[in-house]
Amino acid sequence: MSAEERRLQILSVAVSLFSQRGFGGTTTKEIAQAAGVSEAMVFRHFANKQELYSAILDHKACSGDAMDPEAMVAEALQEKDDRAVFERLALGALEHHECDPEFQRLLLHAALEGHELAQMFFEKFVRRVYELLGDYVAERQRDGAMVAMDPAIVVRAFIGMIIHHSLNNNLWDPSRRLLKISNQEAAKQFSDILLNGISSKAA
Amino acid sequence: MSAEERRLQILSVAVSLFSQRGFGGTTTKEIAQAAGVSEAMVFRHFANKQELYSAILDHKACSGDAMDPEAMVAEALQEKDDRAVFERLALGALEHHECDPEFQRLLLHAALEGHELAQMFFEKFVRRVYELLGDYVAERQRDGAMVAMDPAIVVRAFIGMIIHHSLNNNLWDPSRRLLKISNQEAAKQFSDILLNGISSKAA
DNA sequence: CGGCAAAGTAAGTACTTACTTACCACTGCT
DNA sequence: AGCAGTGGTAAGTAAGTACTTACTTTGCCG
Repeated sequence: MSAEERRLQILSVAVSLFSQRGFGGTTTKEIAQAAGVSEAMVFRHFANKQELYSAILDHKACSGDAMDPEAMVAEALQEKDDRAVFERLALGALEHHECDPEFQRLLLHAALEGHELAQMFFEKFVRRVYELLGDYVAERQRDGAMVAMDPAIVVRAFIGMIIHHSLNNNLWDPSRRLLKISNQEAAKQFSDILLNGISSKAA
Repeated sequence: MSAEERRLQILSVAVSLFSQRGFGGTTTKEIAQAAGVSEAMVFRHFANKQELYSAILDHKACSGDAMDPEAMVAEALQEKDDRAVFERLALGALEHHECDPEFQRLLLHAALEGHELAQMFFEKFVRRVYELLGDYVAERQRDGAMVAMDPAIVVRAFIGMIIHHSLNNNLWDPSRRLLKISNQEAAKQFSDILLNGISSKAA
């Protein structure tokens, strides 16, 4: 096995272990065993445990499989198709979290442990979504299509519904006992509630 | 210092440490030092680290300072005052999380680590809120005051806004750079969005 | 083939961890 | 005074922990 292959393999089993048990709860020995190599190999490829952890968060947050909200809704934004903007964003996030539940766990662990990369992710990704959506909402308010209120509140309410739903699905209630619903349906319903909630027609 | 006092003191410093660093990230030595006693004292009062952790979750989840959503909105439920029901619930939760941010962190750590008490809390507390609010929403739908849709979705959307807002305030964005807003204001705005969003007048 | 770098390991090291043991010091009671 | 019980500790122990070193295997190329 080539060095690069092994590096990626170790990274991938470490992702799974760290996401399950967190940084402090995972030992380098376990990682090595899960990868089927000796512990020394882990340290040949990563200077220390911290670096392995950082490499993971880095890989997860910056690699190609990260979602790009701007591209996802660019068209809908231009056409001012409110329903499409919110529904696509919601569906994109829900699908992403469903395909890669480890990411959410990893990010939560990192945030709780105060890892700088969690803050960085928030800064770079979440902030961008707030700006993107917030600007759009502000624009639609000026158009008279949405009632006047701090756009950040609207964004928080919407993101809240989605993130919390994902968190329920893959942390609190994975067996979906409280609410069993497809991502499509969820995206539609959440968007419905929000859009009705802030539509100027309702006021 | 009496045994009971010491026990509670150790418990209280352990709460703070566990909520900051999680179970695996906190050592019994640190706990002892923070409490100003020798490590042996920790083990005189708690059989082992696990038991200390469980005692904390137990204490937090079951002690008097836990919020009682039923009592909080009983009056509003009877009067079918939708705004009061949602706003009081929201404000109650937001205030509770603000006064005791350790609890949310502790609970998240527990959930991520798969501790049974996290599941128990979810089962006993969250489920009750879903039933309480869900039943109310169903009733108001039958009254024709709210549009027909799965009440669980409405509840999830609402809880999502609130929990996610709390999570932002005391985990992701404690300096409130994305959104700075009082709990009263937040409770009001979130309730506004939701109630407008599901009101039959808007449909 | 032979040589040799890269991939891999066994067996450490120094330190930390959860948890224990054996022993003190104070208090109140008779 | 003497004694018992309670709150407390210093100094362990055995099993991890992250990380290293010194060594062996493997595949590849002239």
